[in-house]
Amino acid sequence: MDYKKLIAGKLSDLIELSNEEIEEMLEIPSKAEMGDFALPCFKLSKTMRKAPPMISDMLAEQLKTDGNIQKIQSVNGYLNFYLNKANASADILSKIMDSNEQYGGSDIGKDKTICLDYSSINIAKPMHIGHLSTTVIGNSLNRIYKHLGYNTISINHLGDWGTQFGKLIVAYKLYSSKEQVEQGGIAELTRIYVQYHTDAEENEAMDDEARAWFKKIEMGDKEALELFGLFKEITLEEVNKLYDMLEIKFDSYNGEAFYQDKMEPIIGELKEKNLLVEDQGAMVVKLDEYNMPPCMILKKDGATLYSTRDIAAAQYRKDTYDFDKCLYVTAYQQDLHFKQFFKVIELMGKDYYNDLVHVNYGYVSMEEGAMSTRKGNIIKLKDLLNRSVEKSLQIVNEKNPDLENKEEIATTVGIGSVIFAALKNNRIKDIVFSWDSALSFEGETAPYVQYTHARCASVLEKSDVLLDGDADYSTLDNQDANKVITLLRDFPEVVQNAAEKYEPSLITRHVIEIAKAFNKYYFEHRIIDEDGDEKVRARLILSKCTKQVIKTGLYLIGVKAPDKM
RNA sequence: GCGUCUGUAGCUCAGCAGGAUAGAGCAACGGCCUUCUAAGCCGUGGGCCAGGGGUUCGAAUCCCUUCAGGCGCGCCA
Repeated sequence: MDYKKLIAGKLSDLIELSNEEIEEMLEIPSKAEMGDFALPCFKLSKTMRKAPPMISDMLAEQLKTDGNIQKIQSVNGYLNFYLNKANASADILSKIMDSNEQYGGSDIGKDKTICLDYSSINIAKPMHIGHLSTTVIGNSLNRIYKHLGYNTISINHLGDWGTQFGKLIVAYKLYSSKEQVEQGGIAELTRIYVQYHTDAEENEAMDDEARAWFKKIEMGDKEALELFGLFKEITLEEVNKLYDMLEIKFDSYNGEAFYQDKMEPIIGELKEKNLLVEDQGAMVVKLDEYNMPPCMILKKDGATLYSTRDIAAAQYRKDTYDFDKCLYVTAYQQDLHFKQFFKVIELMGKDYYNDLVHVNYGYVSMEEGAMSTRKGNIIKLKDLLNRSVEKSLQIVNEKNPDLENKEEIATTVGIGSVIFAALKNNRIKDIVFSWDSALSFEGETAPYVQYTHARCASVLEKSDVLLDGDADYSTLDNQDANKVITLLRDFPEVVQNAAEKYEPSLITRHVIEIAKAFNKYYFEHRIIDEDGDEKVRARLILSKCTKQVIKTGLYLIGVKAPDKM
């Protein structure tokens, strides 16, 4: 039942506006006491040549209530509509019961493909809290779009190219060995990389040697490629453990190295279209007309750059996946870079430039300032996750010591809590990391929402009344239940909105609201009671639907919902 | 300097496709477990929505401007 359409239909005889225009004007009041829908009559006063309160009074008098709309009231120029709660509740809840985990989804993405470029880690470097945003935002958007019926391609655009790999080979030869590297993993690679930088400051010849080794990688030298492959393998093996913990998977790991042979045609095309010009020895695309600095394509020495690779990658993805949209989840420091390379693609006459989207986010810093792998002032993602799980286990032991699978639940809660916190605020906000807030499990956090989910599960398990059968929804005609139902009703719209704005936090926030409303309801009303199966059933259905929507909502942000905790 | 983002309660933030009395969480203080999970619920205090101007019946929300801060502005990614 689409109530906006229903109301618009009633109003269209009385107002000289189309049904669509009226639907646009209808809004959901800020407070439940003010009804379920409202029509502000201020805009109508010009054409109707009457004061807004007079218009709303008049409309309230002329409109008739019916089975769906219980009451229509005029308040200071607002026309408030109150739905028949029992009908509306039955309608909304049965819809959720029917669609189950599909609730909130749709098929608007049918036959459409979205590429998502996120996480995109660097080879030989540990994953730290600076990688958390791109990883969890990307994963969440991936799940959201799938839920909406899109075909998605998740891409980990590996940072696996550049002189740093020449440096790493030199460092490896000087300070390490195959055994040490295999044993120590990324930590060992980091150790020798840091050592290299310390020593290279005194010894310039080392950088020359590094450049030479990188050249060898480019030329396909056997030893160089072998070592390069080893570093890559070691990194991926370790990083995949983290992705497993987070339950994140990628469809493609094509990174910078993959595009080495795909840039030449792009450069040719740029030349052909007279976009490439020489400037101070380098080759660039001028963007003065668009109030931007030039986009560099080739360095003075003829080497390619980030932009060159990104243009080639965009073209490859278009050719391979024929995407309807391609999202890049990276920090806002790269705003200009993306604006530039999107513009270059437009100038090349490729109409898909409009489907490229930079999904940017704020950056994480330490209280002491920026993070740097080389300086060692980073917090590894592994450590953050482990500490969160550890603390979570401690709390389980305190609160629920008899619980089975304590470790498993602590893992779900601990990891969920990290992801949840990273997706709670608007993407664009900067974050100053602190252990205190990272390990906070109170208030608007994952454990709070997960706890509510477990509570629903517990009630459902405890009751003998089956969900199938007649239900008396009049028992839900109270403010607390209505609040929950309204939030459940709005969930699909929230998912849709999150997709349109590339903003998972909208879902996080909504799920918090649902949990709050249900906890309030739970405290004020008994669910399992002695007032007849039909009433109990209605309340159980409410619990079941709340559980389902929380579960789906959490899933969409990449968090699991335990049945017990 | 140019561009861009941010500025809302002590702290962290929501609200910013204009709408009714600006909301949460944390922190502080005070209540609620012999009944379905107290990782919960309720209450109290706390605001020149950075400043100024404009548009509008109506502005935290849109426009202009000032201030403060972050980020970016050719051979890194």
